Amino acid sequence: MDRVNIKEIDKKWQNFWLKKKNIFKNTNKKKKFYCLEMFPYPSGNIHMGHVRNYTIGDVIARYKMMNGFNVLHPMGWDSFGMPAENAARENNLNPRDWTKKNIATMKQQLQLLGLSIDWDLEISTCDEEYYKHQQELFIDFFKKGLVIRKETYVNWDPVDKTVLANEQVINGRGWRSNAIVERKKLSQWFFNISKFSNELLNDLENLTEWPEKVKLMQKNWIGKSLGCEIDFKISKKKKNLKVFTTRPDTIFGATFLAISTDHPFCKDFENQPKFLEFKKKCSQVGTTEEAIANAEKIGFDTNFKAQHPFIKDKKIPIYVANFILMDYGTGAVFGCPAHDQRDFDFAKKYNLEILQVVKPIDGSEEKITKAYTDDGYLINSEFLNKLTVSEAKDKVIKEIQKRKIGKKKISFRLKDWGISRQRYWGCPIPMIYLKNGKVIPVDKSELPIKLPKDIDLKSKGNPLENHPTWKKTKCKKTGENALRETDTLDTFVDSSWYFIRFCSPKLKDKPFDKKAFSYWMPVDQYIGGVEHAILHLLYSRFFMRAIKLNDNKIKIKEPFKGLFTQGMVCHETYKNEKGHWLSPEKVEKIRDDGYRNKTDNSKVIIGPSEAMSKSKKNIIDPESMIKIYGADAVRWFMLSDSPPDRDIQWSNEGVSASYKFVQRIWNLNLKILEKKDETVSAPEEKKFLIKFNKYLSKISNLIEKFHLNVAVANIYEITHLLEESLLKNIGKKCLLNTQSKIMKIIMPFMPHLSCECLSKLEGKDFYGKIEWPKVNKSFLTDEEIIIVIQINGKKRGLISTKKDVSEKEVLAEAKKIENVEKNLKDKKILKNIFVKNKIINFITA
RNA sequence: GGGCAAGUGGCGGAAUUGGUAUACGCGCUAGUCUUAGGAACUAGUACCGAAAGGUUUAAGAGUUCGAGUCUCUUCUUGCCCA
Repeated sequence: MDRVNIKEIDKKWQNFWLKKKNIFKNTNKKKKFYCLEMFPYPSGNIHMGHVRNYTIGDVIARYKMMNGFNVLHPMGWDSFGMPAENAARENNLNPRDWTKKNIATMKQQLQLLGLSIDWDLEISTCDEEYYKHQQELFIDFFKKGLVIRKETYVNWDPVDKTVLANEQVINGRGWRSNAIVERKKLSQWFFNISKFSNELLNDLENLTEWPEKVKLMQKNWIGKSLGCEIDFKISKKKKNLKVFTTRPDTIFGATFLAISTDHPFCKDFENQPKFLEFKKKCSQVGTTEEAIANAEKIGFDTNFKAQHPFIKDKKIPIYVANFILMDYGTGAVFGCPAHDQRDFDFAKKYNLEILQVVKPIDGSEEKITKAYTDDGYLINSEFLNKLTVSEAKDKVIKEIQKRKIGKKKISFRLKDWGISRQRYWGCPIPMIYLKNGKVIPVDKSELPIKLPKDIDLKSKGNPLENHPTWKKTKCKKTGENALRETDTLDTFVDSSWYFIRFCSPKLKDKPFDKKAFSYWMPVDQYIGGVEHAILHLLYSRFFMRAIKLNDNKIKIKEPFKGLFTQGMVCHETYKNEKGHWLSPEKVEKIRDDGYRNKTDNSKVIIGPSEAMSKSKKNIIDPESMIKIYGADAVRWFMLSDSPPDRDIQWSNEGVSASYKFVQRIWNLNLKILEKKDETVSAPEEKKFLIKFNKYLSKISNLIEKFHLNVAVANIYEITHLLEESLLKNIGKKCLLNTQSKIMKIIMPFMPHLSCECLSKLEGKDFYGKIEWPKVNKSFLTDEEIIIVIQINGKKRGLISTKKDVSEKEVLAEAKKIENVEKNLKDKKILKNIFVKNKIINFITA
């Protein structure tokens, strides 16, 4: 058996593609296809997740190129962010140097995969050439009122003197400092994403090429809810208290009011030590909805009473409660303990009245032991009695509006996007603070506002704030002294428009070229992990709308026409007997004897297969796999077995099977070249071509539908077909021709092997564009088909016949089959079901 | 707690519109070749059964000539939200 030198062909074709990139470019101006995979964070090395993501993308990109599309397939680096700053601090480097080094390593690693990426378009978000335009967009958005400054609560780490993201708060403590995190009010910059709440929600239905799952997640995230505001009269107070509720139908069950600690109403208690103590206790709970929901419900009795709007003489107490958020609704709710679990917990604790007003559709008025939140009929509710929940909602809102004590209101869960970060390694926010307190954007001619290079990362707090001179500047217009904003932008901003920059990545004076934009956008196929289903994708959708608002000539609203979310790469987990994680390279499989530790032969405990992660040490390094098996085998394995949208399990057996297949194709190619031309049987050749064309059409279809694992299975079958036909009377010309087509079919999957085999078939190195083979329709119709014979729905035999044979003929033929005859004996045939070219089913008594 | 998705051999998984369930790959078994095999090739491999034959798509029901696929109930797992 001959073997192809994978190292040689990988190198040969990768060099060729880097030099002759024009083979990836198509002059067809009409049929464009923008194929984009989520760009990586340059953390140091590529991991298997990248390999999977970019392999899937490469299959699509190459397939589209071969089908005559003008394909844009770029790559870049999401290169701002915390890890660089942390690594730099630990190793006494500049984040820029650390990032540059990582990019170089990872670029070289990506190139080992033989991707059809146009590296001329490479961008990096930490380059001044990139963030300069981002600053321009920021100023544009500011001028359009899409950037706002407001005070908000944040997770504040009092030791590191920085704001933490929710995921950086672990059990109420800072992930690095371990200090108890405080809720602190800070003035921050926001993108006014909530302006588009309705639009972002409604336009989801136009995204027909997005997974339903992702659309649903976005829908829930935006969280539109219909409710109403109700004014409550307060005893001894002139001003009413406005509450928001999504359950106005339960108004007769209201037994208290609850307000947020930040509600203006609380100003009156700010001088009471008891209240201040209570407020402090509340501030120690995190800012996530989950943290607030799980925290123990606590309250502060204001001793004020509110008048129930529908029940005369009913006065209900007003509490300040820790589970009410100021930025949702009006920061005040009425508590209906019988039908809301939080209210129920609260009422139990403070011994408040629990009054049932909804009864289950089938149930009775049993004593309530937890909140009942399902549908039912209203009771104890005067004019709402006997109505269903939704009927009661409508009626009570109408009544409230009629009595002018409130109004219908739509509320969204989506909040404005806080973009200020007290970090160094991010895009500086191009704003300045004047002496008179005004905050204005810098003049566009001063862009980019560059990050200083001489930075002290060792001291606490924001490095830009601590820098001796950087923040001191002058207003360009007036010349007066001013201070720069020292916060930088959230890195999600960087990735919210990079796909636009790719359309004209070298353009100097503007973020993007409108012509290039309108030609390439939207991205036809976007591919990445489902973990970005909400934030990144929602932010990008916001950016497109903001850009459209800024320039009314732009017509596109949605950045990503097609979205595909691939699954994770998993591997078995290993532990030693002490419970410490072991990496796969330390573990050896022993025949019939389980697994052993290679170094000391100790026992290894096998855990479940989980997503590869550093903490569990179940990581397989792509570069070393490529070294052993070659790029094609690694790519092929990534695409085999599991559907791309599901998790895949990495296994040595799997990748070595792929390697064997690479060699098998290589040998098949040689065998065909060596085959001597013998007698040709025309019918056999025709049969062979019919089968081939069927596979070809099937595989094309499967790639279009992202069923790449099934496409792989069919490629296995198609090579079996060719191997078998070597033994049949099929002409060499036909075999060579078919093999050449098969090599084109595998090109998107295993481009190195494909090109090498094609070069052998052609007798010279293969230069130039390669087209996807066309289905020869004259070979697509089968002459022979198989009809299934059933008796009472059970398979009893098969007939092979010509297409479109009549029922009568099939019937006669079927009865001749021994097994059918035997089973029909002594039985009366009541009727038979006949489906042309498919089935005949005898129904007997 | 709510929403969504999914349950098919020892494993990953196939199955256009309801029409041959278990394609393809792994693993396993036997054999051939070889100094050797973690190479290659050949044959077999859902389950029960010696065979004839029967039974199988989480469990149960329903619709249908016919259900992995459609409907309902239950169970389990995963994801998102709380």
